[in-house]
Amino acid sequence: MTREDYADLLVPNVKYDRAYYEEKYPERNLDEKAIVTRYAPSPTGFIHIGALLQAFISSKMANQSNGIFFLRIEDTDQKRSIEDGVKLIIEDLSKFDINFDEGVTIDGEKGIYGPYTQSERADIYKAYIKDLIVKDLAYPCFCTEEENNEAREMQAAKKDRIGYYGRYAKCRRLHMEDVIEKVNNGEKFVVRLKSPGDFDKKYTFKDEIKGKMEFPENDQDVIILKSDGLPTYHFAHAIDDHLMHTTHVIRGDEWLSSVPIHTQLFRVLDFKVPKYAHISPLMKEDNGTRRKISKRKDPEAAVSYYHKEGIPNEAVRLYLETVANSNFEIWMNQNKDKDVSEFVLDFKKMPVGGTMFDYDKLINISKNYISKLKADEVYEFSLKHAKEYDEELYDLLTKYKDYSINVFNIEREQKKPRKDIACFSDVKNQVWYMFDELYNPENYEWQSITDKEEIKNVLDTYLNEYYNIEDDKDAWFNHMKEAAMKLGYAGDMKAYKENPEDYKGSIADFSTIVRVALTSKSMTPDLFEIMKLLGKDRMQKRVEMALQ
RNA sequence: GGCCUGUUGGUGAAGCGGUUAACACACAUGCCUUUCACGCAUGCAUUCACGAGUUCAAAUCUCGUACAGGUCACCA
Repeated sequence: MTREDYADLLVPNVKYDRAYYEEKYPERNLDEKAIVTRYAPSPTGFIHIGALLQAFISSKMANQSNGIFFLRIEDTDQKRSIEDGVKLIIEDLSKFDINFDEGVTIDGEKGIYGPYTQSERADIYKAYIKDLIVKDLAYPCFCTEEENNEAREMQAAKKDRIGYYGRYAKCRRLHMEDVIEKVNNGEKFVVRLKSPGDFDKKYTFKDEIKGKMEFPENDQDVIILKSDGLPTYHFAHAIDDHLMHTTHVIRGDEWLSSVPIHTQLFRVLDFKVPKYAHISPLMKEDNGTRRKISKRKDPEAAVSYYHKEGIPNEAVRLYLETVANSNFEIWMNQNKDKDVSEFVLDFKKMPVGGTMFDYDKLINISKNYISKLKADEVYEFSLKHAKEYDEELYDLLTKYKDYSINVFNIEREQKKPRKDIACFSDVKNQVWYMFDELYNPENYEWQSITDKEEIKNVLDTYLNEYYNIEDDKDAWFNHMKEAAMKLGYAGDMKAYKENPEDYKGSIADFSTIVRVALTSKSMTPDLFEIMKLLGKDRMQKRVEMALQ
């Protein structure tokens, strides 16, 4: 039996040989500096903040170099794949403005390097597996899972290196006749790489992010084709990224230690080795130690968490950008007039160790972002958030649309806007007292003022004698002062500070009484604007409530 | 356990042989101000995990120790 026939027996029904595919997927005609990269998730569920970071970095690196960013679905583990997984990924990413030039789409795929879903590429992988077998660079292995587990335990007990290599690679030494017999008997097998590596030799390579790395050469005869006929990640990665002409493999740093396997595979297959960029994981502090943020334990790992909190997607994106390149913040401060898309991400400035996930900072970014929005934008965001999470607020915002926008406009469109909305789940807390339906104060923050008579006096005087609906802000404050002085308060802070004993209190105390009577809170945004929105009738009603 | 990587203020993080060790968040104080917030100003690492070495000079280079993370699947 020739090697060709032997390979055919092991990998039957291969339609085309590797030469066919090499020709079918030609080089991309792009600028030398263009980065071709991909986001290659398994459709196993919701998107995770770390995955979002990776997708964001990949997408930006490709875009800023006029390269290609494509989506490939790695569903070779069919047990873990879920229905709609792909749709979920595409939709989640597009909310963060991460879109693909090529690859899998909601209703199919685009691009000439497909199929972009690994389970649909079985024929392609087989062609290359067959080629390796013909060249004696790969071989079938009939070891069962139990046998492998036993071997591992034995190796562990002997404190030997774990794995399928060298003298432990027993199927490597199988004779062709034995293999043929086993196959003819219907025995299941996997295909392993016949690793040419030597563990005692060092292999060095340059990671775009981590710099120069040194590992022992790979000598593991890793599995490249599973018994179900689908390839393992390692093999699929080599074939796909070669055929799709990926220039940069950007992925999580859990892959770093597999690089020797991967580059060996590229060499054995006679492919050009791509560049690698391994992104450090997002960490979280947990009982004094840091660990990789986990989907299981940490609610903030799921991207849906930010949606629920009402942190704008754009803020999350900005935060991820500061994580990706910490000089981004400095750049942004120096280039306030420029669009953030002009910032150029640099692999060399990405963190090498794990990055602590800093929620406070995210909130700060969110707060700043929201403060720069126009009132009607804040309204739209709030409405959208409330629609999903707070029916009561949603109804009010809908019913009083213009009024609500005015409320959001208090101390907004100005040079130094207020920054008190950190996220949209916070909105109700910030504005409840502006809606009569929500206005049901449990306690009035009267501070040191306890005399109800005095409170009544202050409000009657101001509202009846000095309040004027026509007032602009200066006139309004003058009226406040006049009313205050009439009752023996100091209209001027300096005068009060010089001789406090001459007065009942200061204009600040006077304002506080008015403020608390109208809102129940001692801390609010600008009182003048609040009064303007409340109008005289509602003010009168609130004063009555306060005096009860 | 083997192999790899990392360790700079309360937090994130720059710096990569000679700097007053950036910057941001948080915190504190003061100013401004009718409150709060904003803004502004100031303070917050005599020191870069620890120990040794190389050097005129080390956070930066080398080695060791400790701690942390990653990885060792017919999962990606």
